[in-house]
Amino acid sequence: MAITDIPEVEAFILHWGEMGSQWGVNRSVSQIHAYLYLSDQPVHAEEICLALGLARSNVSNGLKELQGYDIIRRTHVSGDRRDHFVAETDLWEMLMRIVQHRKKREIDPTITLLAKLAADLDGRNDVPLHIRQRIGRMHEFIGTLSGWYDEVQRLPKTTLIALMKLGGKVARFIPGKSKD
Amino acid sequence: MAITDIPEVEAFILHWGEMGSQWGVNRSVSQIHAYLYLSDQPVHAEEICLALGLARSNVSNGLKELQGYDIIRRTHVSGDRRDHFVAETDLWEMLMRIVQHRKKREIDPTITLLAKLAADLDGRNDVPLHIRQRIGRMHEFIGTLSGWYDEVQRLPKTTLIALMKLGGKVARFIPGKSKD
DNA sequence: TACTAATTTCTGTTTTTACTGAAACAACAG
DNA sequence: CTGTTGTTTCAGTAAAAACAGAAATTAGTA
Repeated sequence: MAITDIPEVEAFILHWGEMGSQWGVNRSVSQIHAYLYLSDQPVHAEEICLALGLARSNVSNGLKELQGYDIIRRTHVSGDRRDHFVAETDLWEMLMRIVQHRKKREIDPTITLLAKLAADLDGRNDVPLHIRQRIGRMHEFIGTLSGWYDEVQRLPKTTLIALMKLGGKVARFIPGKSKD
Repeated sequence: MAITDIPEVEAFILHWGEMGSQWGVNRSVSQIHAYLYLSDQPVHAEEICLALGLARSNVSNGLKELQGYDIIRRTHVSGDRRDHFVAETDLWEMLMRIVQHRKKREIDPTITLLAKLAADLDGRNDVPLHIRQRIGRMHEFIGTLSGWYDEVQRLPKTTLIALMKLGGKVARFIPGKSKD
């Protein structure tokens, strides 16, 4: 019996696919990811095709993309020539890698562009001040967020989890803030 | 002279549009937002059509969606019957509202589903243990993240900015962590 | 109230993206 | 080296999303 025969598994995979597509990830890609996440044994492409009803080529491309995100990896099963795949099951690790990938792909180029625009506009009195300011502020804002993430992302996972558990209480450590 | 005649403005708007579409936001919607962000006067729909070369209906729907995100608002200009729009220019505020909106729309329903699946699977010995565990862990993980965000989001903006500036140094406040 | 301006909704078209199946390619076994 | 199995690339097709323009509706004005 395939795990996709379990209604809850099917529901999970379908929802994960929908979820992905709302965030700009191809539906098949997210479904493949969900399937691998729920598999405890290495899985080969053909099995995914069968389980999700996708074409082999589609699965091939999906697997490639997920490897690009670094949230699944290829493994070998002895006595089997086919590539097999397993998903990262540590969810914290998974999230960090996804964020890392998308930051690199989308945020970093945005910062680069904003830096260029801000530089070009600097001192350009033929351009309205408010425009120069707003592009400048956007640049600064995204740059700050990005820098913050780079730092936080380097902290040990245990520290991050501890910070997370702290929730709003971190505010206590800001000078001049009450411990509410 | 329209602001879109400024090459840097044009570049900003186009990039913002691309950016949006990579995150599941309609390109026109993001472009409209970018245009409003760079405008310091309230703007009416027709002006947007002209500036961005979009159909009136498209702009109408885009404006509706941006209002749903609560990052633009309608205003009235005396002596003009048309609706005018202005964007939130506080970027921190803007970000929080976007996150809030998407969390409500996508994350919260996911948690609801995961809770249901986890409950259904609880004690179901006909379902492999690792599947029950992984769905359970996903539920817990997203729930924790979500709860963390709910708390942090309530902190005053100044506190958030201060925390952000602290960067990786927040780790100092975690018991048992060195201040690296 | 009747008229006009402004906005939204609806329907069909265009564009984009996703997907399939076949062909090309690569890896391996005998 | 040659046949076989597995994977990727590619070109065409299908599906989905975005968009435009017209029609319908709403809101404001005289």
